[in-house]
Amino acid sequence: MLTSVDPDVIRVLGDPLRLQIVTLLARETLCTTHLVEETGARQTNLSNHMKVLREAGIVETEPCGRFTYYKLKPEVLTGLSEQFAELAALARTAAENKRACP
Amino acid sequence: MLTSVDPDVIRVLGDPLRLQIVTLLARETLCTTHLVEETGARQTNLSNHMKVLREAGIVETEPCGRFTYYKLKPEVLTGLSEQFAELAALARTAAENKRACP
DNA sequence: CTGTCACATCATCACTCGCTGATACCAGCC
DNA sequence: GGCTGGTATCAGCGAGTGATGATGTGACAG
Repeated sequence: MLTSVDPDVIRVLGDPLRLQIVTLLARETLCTTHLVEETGARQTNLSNHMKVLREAGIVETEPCGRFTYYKLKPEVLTGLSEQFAELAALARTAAENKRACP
Repeated sequence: MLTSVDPDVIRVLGDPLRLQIVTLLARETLCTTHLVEETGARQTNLSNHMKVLREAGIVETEPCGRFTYYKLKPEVLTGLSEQFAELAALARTAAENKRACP
């Protein structure tokens, strides 16, 4: 048991725009054009963020003619959920587990 | 149904040092001195991060003489876990929920 | 083959944000 | 009261990073 959250994934999701993208992709599988409309960001900007999400293993690409569809990898979110649940369980028992003053 | 993760909390946890602090605090309730030893960071630096964590509502302070103990608020982690679980469930059904090419 | 559209990559700018040192504050001990 | 140790606050610096414009690539339509 590691009981620690993957810092890379959290770091990637720390950006508000990327978190918005992930939230959108949780509902629908979208391509870049859709994301540009939804977020209001420039295509270049989005492409950069999608690259970060891709390299972090959070999304998958699926070419469809000239379009590129992005879809979430649910197991990443599931993993995060479990890791946070584990931490929360630990924290609930750690309240009295207080280290002595030095 | 909100089905979106609180951006502020994620943003705060996006910093590697802060995530390490949270992981440490999940096991024990510690004061600044302990955290300095565990992380190797300077006191000033830690104090800054603790302020951020405090303002984000992730930790609580408990004065004990000259020392200040920090403890996690488990409900924050629980909330995160649930939000990610919700997103994961959505994402699992969204694979075929593909918006048409424009 | 040529033009257009969707998307990715690259280089650059600008700005945020984390780290640091100096300093102030507060509680306990002499 | 004066001193010491633990902690918080402040100002400044510098590296990391998000946003932008120009450009490259690949696919479809004509």
